Amino acid sequence: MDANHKALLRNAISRLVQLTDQDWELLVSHLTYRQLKRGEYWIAEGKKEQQIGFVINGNLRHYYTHDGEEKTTYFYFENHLISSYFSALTGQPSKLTIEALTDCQLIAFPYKVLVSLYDNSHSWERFGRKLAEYLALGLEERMAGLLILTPEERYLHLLQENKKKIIERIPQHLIANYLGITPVSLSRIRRRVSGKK
Amino acid sequence: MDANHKALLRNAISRLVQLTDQDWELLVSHLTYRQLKRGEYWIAEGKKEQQIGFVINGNLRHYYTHDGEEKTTYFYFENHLISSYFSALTGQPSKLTIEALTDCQLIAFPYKVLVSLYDNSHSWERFGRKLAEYLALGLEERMAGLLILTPEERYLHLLQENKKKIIERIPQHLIANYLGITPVSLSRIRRRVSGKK
DNA sequence: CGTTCAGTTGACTAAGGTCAATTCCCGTGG
DNA sequence: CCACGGGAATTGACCTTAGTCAACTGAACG
Repeated sequence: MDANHKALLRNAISRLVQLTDQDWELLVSHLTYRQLKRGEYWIAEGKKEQQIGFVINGNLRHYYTHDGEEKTTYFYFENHLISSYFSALTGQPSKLTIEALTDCQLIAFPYKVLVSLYDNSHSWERFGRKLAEYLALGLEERMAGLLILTPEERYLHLLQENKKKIIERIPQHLIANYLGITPVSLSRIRRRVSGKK
Repeated sequence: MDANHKALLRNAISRLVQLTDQDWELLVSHLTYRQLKRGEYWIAEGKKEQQIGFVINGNLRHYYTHDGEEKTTYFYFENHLISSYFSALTGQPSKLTIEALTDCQLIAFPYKVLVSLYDNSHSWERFGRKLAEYLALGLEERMAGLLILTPEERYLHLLQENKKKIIERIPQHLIANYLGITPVSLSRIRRRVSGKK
């Protein structure tokens, strides 16, 4: 395990909670280095493997499959944690798939290690709370966007400064999927908002 | 404060975490009894009042206002906690309104009391984690439903056993709003699925 | 150069939105 | 007991926007 990679993870965690060196040591021996080739899965639908991943670089998408159609709910970039959170929390098989869109480097650790950290340390328990709160805020925003905004408005939101990463780094047909529309419709929306005849 | 009401709250909390009597006492002195008349707000858009409520009886809706249109994201019934969670976590003014659909009885306590409990007790910190995890699971499900399912499929989901409460206790035009469609469209969907000409 | 795949465009369909009229339900007051 | 009023739900006519299917374009890569 590259020390720089570990430092990236520790730094990301410290944005949520201050860990003592002692707290950090509880986790560090369980970390493993992983690589995914483009197109490989971090977790596939129906599986129960409950590893948490931390993205060092690369990007991934998180999607559900329904009636043979894939519906993308999230994209992940470097410095983010990934997991089938629903599956880890409930112990049920994953209903979603996390797929590498590019080659990825990750750090992994088992969800059950995180649970044991919750038991052993108030600081880690706090990390768990902050992580779940962070997720809930993100989900609330995504949910409200789907309910309140039209597909066109959702597309315009992606153009705003803080969201540019998706527009810049994700192919358009996957952006359409994320917006809940077909690539054909996104193409028309783009023409509409560009003002061109 | 009615002892039965307090027992309801303690029981609801104990579904997430086991509290000692000592932990419970940290909260109990901060509890206040509240009533809302039908149509009154627990929290209104733009406000920052950060009280957590626990519904003893009655029901409420949780909605955003966008371009003068109200969009309902949730309904709450007895034995649930209500708050503008986003506002409490971020300290920003609430973007949503929680309105009593019927007369309601509630128990209230300030969000900042909960934060102090997090600091003082690992058990309360765990409660905070479990609460956020519970919320995240609910939000994930609602978000995925909006992305994956058609309005008609979403309506059919509400007819399933565990969701019946909404169909039985909420007027149809608000159900339509919750589904993201107009009352007119819901009426047509109902006719379609009933098979009647 | 072909092959391939993403993106665009056109023609047509399907489903929800809008507006307006009508019916249904229910409570209240004569 | 009945008539009336008001809000909820339904229905009809028409509009708007996304979906579908298919053809075409363009850039990337061998």
